[in-house]
Amino acid sequence: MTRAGLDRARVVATAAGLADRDGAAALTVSAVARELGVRPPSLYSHVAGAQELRAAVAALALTELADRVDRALAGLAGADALVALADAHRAYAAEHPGRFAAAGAAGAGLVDAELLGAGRRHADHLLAVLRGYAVPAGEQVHAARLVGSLLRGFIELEGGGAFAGSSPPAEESWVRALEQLDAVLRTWGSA
Amino acid sequence: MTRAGLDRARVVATAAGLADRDGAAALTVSAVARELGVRPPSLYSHVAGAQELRAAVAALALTELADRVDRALAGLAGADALVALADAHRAYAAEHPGRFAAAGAAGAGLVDAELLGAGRRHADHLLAVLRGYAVPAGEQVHAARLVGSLLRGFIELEGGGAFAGSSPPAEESWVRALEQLDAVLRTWGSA
DNA sequence: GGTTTTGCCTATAGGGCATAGGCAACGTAG
DNA sequence: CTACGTTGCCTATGCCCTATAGGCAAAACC
Repeated sequence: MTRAGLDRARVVATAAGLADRDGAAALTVSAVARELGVRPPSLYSHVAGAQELRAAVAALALTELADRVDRALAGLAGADALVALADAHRAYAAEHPGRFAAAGAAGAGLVDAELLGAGRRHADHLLAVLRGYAVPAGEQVHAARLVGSLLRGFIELEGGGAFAGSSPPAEESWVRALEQLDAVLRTWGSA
Repeated sequence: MTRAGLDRARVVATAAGLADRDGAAALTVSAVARELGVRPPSLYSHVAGAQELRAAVAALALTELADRVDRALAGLAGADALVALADAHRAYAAEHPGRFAAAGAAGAGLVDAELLGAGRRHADHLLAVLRGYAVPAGEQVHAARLVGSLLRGFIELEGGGAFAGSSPPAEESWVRALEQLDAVLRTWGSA
């Protein structure tokens, strides 16, 4: 029997692909093993278990997304940066629903160093965008939480099909939401 | 052997309590059976299966929450109504995290008549609150989606512990977010 | 080329989901 | 009040997923 040549990166990448294709709920050790043409116990030398596998996919997703946001924000400020950040998140969620769902559920399980690092990058991105607005220092955390909440809520609702049947397409609501968000940030503090 | 006296309502109520106590992930047919002092197969005459059980808990949660919002909104309009609606959601999520999580995940599984009815009530509540603002008719759907997204995102992030360690308490951010949301709705259209 | 390391295997145990079929506790009718 | 029919919870069973233990052979190293 020739070896399959597994390693942690390959296992996690396969898991991420499986989550995107079949849904985050289908992300199991057994399914990944099937996908790789290998028996389930073989994966336990590369990944500690189901929980760690999910955390690894979450970390991968957050890292990939942070990379995208890095590129998207380059050279932009103000409303342009806000829209770039937001669109990067929404596009990633649309392309990789399973990864994104895993990332969203992170924190509920294991929190390793990679996950924490990626989380920090995301927080930094948010604060960088806010720097393009005149939000008072003491209010920045509140503003960041507001932006994060809105993006997460909208993307999850859209992904869950909550806006699916309704008449005005979700895209339009997204543009409006970002316009309003921009207005909020522009006037924050000078109320 | 004396009978346990089960029925669908008791099963679903037990399931809801279990979800709140041990987390939505712990909501299994077996766990509910244990809780009721009964063997797992006994539940299948009252509930079709695990998926239907989760959907039933989601429907229960959405109905309970809609009842609360009904009471909270009575006699209020404008910012008062907005805050009442928002606080009712946040308080319910804090008191019943498992139920709330099940409600949020609904739509991913079965969608029965009860679930649809409860969903409609929630949409009506949102539109009722917007009626207290001068949002143009064509923009109401967008405004409703924005409000819904923000509430859901904030409550989920808070419940997931995203704001846990940070210095300004989540409560403060919540108040700020609702103030900004009120400002958005007041000026919507007259931009 | 022999030895050590490594990687994937089989075997096994436990738990959850779900269906099939049995038996006893209840409601009802004579 | 007894006999019957119905209903409710049971045991038995099979499948899938998780996880651990221990074996065997393919690489890697000297």
